[in-house]
Amino acid sequence: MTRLARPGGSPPTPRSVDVARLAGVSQKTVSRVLNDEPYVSADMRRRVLDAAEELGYRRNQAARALASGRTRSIGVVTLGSALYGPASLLVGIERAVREVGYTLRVAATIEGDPGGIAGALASLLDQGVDGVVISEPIDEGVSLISVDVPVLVLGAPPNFAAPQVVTARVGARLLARAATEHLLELGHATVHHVAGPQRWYSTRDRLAGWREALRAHGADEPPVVEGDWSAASGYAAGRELAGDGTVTAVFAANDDMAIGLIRAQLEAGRRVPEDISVVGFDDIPVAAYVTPPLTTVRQPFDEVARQGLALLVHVIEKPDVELPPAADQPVELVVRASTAPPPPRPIPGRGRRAIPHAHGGPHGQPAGSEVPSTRP
Amino acid sequence: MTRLARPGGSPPTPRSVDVARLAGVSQKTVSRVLNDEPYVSADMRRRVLDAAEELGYRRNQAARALASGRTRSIGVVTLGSALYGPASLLVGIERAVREVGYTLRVAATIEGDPGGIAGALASLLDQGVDGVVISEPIDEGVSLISVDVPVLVLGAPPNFAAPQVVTARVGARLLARAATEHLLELGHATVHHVAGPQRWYSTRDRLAGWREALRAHGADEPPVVEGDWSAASGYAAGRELAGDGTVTAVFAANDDMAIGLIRAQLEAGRRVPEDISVVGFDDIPVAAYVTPPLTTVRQPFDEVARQGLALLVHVIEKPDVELPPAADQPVELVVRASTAPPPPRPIPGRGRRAIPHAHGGPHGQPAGSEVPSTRP
DNA sequence: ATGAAAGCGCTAACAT
DNA sequence: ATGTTAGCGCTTTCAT
Repeated sequence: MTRLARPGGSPPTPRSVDVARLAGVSQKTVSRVLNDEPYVSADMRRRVLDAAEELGYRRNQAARALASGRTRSIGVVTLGSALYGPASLLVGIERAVREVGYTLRVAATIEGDPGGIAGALASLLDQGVDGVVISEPIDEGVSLISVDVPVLVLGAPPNFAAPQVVTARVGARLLARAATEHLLELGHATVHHVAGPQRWYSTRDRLAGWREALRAHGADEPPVVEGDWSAASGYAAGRELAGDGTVTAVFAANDDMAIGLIRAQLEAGRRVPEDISVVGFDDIPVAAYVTPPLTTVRQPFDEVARQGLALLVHVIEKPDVELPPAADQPVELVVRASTAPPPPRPIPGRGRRAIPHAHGGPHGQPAGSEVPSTRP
Repeated sequence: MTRLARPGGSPPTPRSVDVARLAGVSQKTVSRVLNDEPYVSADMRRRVLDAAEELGYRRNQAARALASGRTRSIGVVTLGSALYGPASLLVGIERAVREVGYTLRVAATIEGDPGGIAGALASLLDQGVDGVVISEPIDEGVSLISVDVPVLVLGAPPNFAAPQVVTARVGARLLARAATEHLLELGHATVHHVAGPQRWYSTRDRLAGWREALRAHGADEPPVVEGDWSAASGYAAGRELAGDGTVTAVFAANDDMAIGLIRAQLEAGRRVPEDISVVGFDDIPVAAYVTPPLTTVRQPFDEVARQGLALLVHVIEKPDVELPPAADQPVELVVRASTAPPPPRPIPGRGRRAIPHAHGGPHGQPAGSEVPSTRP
C-alpha cells in the first residue's frame, strides 16, 4: 500500500506475483526466498532477488500479518512523560526492538487515568502485536490483566496473566543500596530518603535498597519523605528536612528531586556537601554540571532493554525452549561533589544527635570530577 | 489474533461472522455497524453491538488494513535520544495521535548514521502507515526523499516529495528572539550565542531568532560558539567565553548547555548573573532549581504536536479540502535569576569594550521566582 | 526442489 | 435499509 514512491511517476506498486512473473517462477517461490525458507536452489534465489530488486518490490505487511497471524511488531506501554528515566528506557527499547528485527508500536498511559495500563494494553493487543513490554510499571489496583501474548515487564514482579511473562531487572535496588552505602561509608550516622510515589514499582525498589543498606550498617531508619519525581517536590522535601538539624545525608530517588532538595538546603543556609550530603539517582545529563556536581547512580537502561527484549523475543519465537539466564546489571556509582563526610558535630537543633566522627578524612573528593575540559 | 484473553480458557477468538450469526444478521451489517456507516436501523445496530459485546469481539486490524489499504496508524521518525526536547515532542505526538483516533509506530534514527531518516522512513512506510511525522529534522545531505503518504514536518521547511507535506512551526525562532531581547533590554550591549549542531533545523531556527533580535537592536553579532546540546559542550563553550571579559550575556540553545556554561563561569570566578547573564532554552524540569535558577523559554510541545497532527490527519482524510489555518504558538519567556543588567563596567580584559549603562536599574528580579513553597 | 490451490478476516462494490 | 459477491496480497497446506 504505502511504500517509498517509485521515482518516475506511479507504476502500480509491484506484488509478489509481479516478481514471480519477471523471475519466471511461481509466486510461492518468491515467498520462499523472501522468507529464507529452505529448499530453494541458489540460482532460483538469485533470480527472485534480482527481480524483486528491479521492481522495487516490498512485501505488504498487512497481508503477511493476515495470512500468518503474526505482525513482527512489539508494543510498549510507556508513561506519557518526558521524565529522564522512562524516556531513556523508551529509547533503549526502540533500539533493542529494531535490533531483533521487529517494529515498535507505542501506547502511553494517560496520566492519572486509572486503568491506563489496561487501556494502553488493549490498544496494543488490538493492533496485533506479537509481544508487549511494560515499561516503568505502576500499581493501578488492577490485580490481574489477561493478555494472550508474551509480556516483558521491566523492573516489576509479574502480576499479569499471559502465556509467558518475562522480567528484566533494572537493578535499581542494588543501585539504591550502593548510593546509601556510599553515604554510610562516608561516616554518616544514617541516611534520609526522599522517595517517589508509592504506586511506582521503581519507588519501592529503591526504598528496598535503601533499607537494606541501613540495616546492613545497623543504622536507624528515619521516616521516608515522599515526592513525585519533580524537582519541585524535592524542594519541598528539602524544606521539610532542613528543619531537622540532625539530617546530614539524603538519598533522593531521582536527580531532579535531588537538585530541588539541594536548592532548598542552600536557601536554608545549609551548605552541600559540608553540612549535608545528597545523592541522586539516574545521572541525568546535567548532573555533573549543577552546583555542586551531583553524586548519583546510573541505570543501565540500554542493557536492560536489550536483555529484556532478547528474552521476550525468545519466548515469542521459541515458546518451548528454556530461557537463557539473565546477566547481572553493573552497578555504577558516580561520585561527584555533593557528598562528603558529615560535619564534625551536628548542627544545633532538637532531635537525635548524629554520632560525631573524629576521622572524617578527605574521602569526599569534593572536586567536580568528570567535568571535561574540551568540547566533544 | 491477539486480544485480551477471554477469562475462562480459550474459545477461539470470535470473527465478525460469529457476531453476525449471533445477531441474526449478515456479516456485512456487522461491518457497517462497527464502521459507523449510514443506513443501519437503530435496533439492528443494537443487536450487533450487543452480540459483539457478548462475544468480546474485536476487529482484526490486519484484515482491515489489507482490505481497505489503510492502517489508521501514523509513524513518527524520531531521534534515538532522551534529550528533553525530542522526548517531550514524542510524548506530545503520542497523545495527539491517540486523540485523533490513530495508533503510533515509532522508528528512531540511528545516531550518526547517515541516511538514518531515510531508513527510518522506509521502515515506517513498509509498515503501511497512513502518514508520517518527522520530529526534530536534521540535515543529512539527502536532497530529496520520496514518500507516498502525507508527511508532517515539525519545525522544518519542506524538503520531501510527498503527496502532501504539512508543517507545524515550533516557534523556536520567536522564542530565541524573545530570549535575546530580554537580555538586550536588560542593557547588555550584545548577546553571545551557544548554538546546537548546525545540521539540526532547531539550531538554525534559534540562530535566526537570535540574529533578528541583535539586528533589531543594532547590536554587534559576535561569533557563534557551537555545542552539541550536552551540558559538557556548554561547559566547554563557557570556558571559551570566560576568557573574554567583554562577554556579559549569553543565550544558550538549550538548558543543558546553559547549565554547563554557568558551571564554567563559576569555576572561572565569574558570578551569574552579576558578571554574566545566561538564558537557556526549553525550561527543563530542573531549570527552576539549579543555582542560580535559570531564565529560559518554554516550547509549547503539546500544542505543536496537536496542531500538526490535526493538519496531518486532515490531509490524510480529506486530501482535497483546503487546509485550516495554523494558529500562532505562544511565546513564553520564564524569567528567573540567571539574568540581570550588565555589570556597571566591563571586567578588565582585552577585546571590545561593552557599552557602560548608567541606568542598569533593578530590572533583573534575581529572586528564584516560581520556586513553590509546598509540595504538589 | 518447486507449484497450485485454499484461505487469513475483513471492506468494497454491486445487488436487492 | 440489508445482503451477496469479490477480492486485498500474502502464507499455508498439499501436490508433484
